[in-house]
Amino acid sequence: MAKDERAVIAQSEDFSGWYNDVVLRAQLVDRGPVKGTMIIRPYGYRLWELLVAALDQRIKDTGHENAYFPMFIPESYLKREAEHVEGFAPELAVVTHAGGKELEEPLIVRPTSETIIGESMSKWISSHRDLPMLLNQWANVVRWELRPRMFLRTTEFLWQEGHTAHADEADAMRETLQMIGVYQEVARDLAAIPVVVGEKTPGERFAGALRTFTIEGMMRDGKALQSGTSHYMGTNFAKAFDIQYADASSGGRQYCHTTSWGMSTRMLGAIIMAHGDDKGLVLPPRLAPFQVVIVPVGRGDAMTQVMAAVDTLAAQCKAAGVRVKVDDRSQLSPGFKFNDWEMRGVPLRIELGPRDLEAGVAVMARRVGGDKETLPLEGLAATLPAVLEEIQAAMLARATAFRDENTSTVEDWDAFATAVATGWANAFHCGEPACEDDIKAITAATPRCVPNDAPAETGSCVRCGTPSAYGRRVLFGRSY
RNA sequence: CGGGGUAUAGCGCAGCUUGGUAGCGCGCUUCGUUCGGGACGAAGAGGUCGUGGGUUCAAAUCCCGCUACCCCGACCA
Repeated sequence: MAKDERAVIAQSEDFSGWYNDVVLRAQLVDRGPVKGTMIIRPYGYRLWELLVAALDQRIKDTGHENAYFPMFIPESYLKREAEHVEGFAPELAVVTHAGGKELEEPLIVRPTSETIIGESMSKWISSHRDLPMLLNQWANVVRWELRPRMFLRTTEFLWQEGHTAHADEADAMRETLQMIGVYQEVARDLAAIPVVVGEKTPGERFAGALRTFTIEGMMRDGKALQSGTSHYMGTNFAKAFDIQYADASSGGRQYCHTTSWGMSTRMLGAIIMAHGDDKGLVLPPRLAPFQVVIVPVGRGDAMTQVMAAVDTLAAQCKAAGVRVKVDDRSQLSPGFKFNDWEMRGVPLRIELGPRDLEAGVAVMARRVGGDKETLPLEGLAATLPAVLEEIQAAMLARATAFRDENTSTVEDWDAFATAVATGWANAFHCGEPACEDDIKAITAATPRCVPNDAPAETGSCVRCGTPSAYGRRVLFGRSY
């Protein structure tokens, strides 16, 4: 990398510029051939796989089963739920020709799968004994957004989408809240992002949902990123797709209450932007493709012994359950490798050279915080899991402190405007869409959610002064 | 769709004002010296200057059209 290019990262005041530079140069992705698409490189995909493995396990632990539904959805399916099609129509990719001729009915490349899964559910559900039906699918979806952004809003993205059907509202709402809770835990425990859980205001709801819950993470520039959502659909989709069951007591046919919930590759964008610094990525150890990188140092005859020691150490790391990478690229200098792995966010680096070997030590450097430490080589590998866990905890603590420092509870408009210029504000709001638009036009801030854990309070709207609509404060912030 | 940019080697750019047949850095190849914070020297390879037309003896450069991409909005996981 050219020195002048390095300066771009180091001196970048514009977070957007930093983000794209780092995401591309850290070998996570390349740009795809179609605008807004991305090619995920092996290093980036390892990160995704670790997130997938953990999330998939939690989805299974909560009683869901994986299934797979078609990518192509008949246009007529989407049209059955009025709000749903209205919400998605502008961003649909439509297949009109196939097999060398024009299709009788256009096919939609799925933007989400409520409709095609609803169609199956209507066939699979007939009795209360079939409920709840708890499905999940890992898939790619396509939304032709106007302004794509690497990881955050790509034209095509990977996600899991859960779709469930329940006998009544209470059970469906329990499910909706349970799954947003799972997302909160994944964000907190794996990604080290202390997200705020809450309900979207009507204007920000999913198309076709009665209630939408979200997790909102704060990025390093103070903006919010919606990182997962869970929706309660009521009987909207059940009515559109005739998902009914025979009631236990009366035997009469009742409409199911359905939910859907999803977390996507956007979560990787959240990790990058919530923890990154001017040197590049900072990855939480639990999700880092490589938790430890070992850089051999030195040259000549001494390298035979150094490499032998490095291989031994690497084997010990693996035995200790640590994901380790030996950087044995011969044509690169140690200094280059140090910077390279720092840009890629590896939590721990171990340097090992002839000097160390003679003294029976190794040099360990943390990606964030602390100077280099010289530690005894003997037994070093066994101590690493604890160090990595310590780093994981420190990252969550740092992100939590950052979020709290940049979140204010405000009573008046001036304080509100000041707060959302750099972070978040908890404020009363009237709930009127026109007032939301007004606030957005002036400050660029939007209601992120009504936090679930906000205490019950009433007051007057921070903008227009009319009584608050939600019985508690609303979280506002600028967002991606 | 509105506002602002850009298009020249794999990547990042200069050259254009004032036309003369293309250059720099990184990367790549070879050799040698290096290697504990982004190594150095020497020698190489690599470009129909986004595209279509026009002016001219001559166009990367001047004129007209087109296209693509990037950034800021609107849309959005």
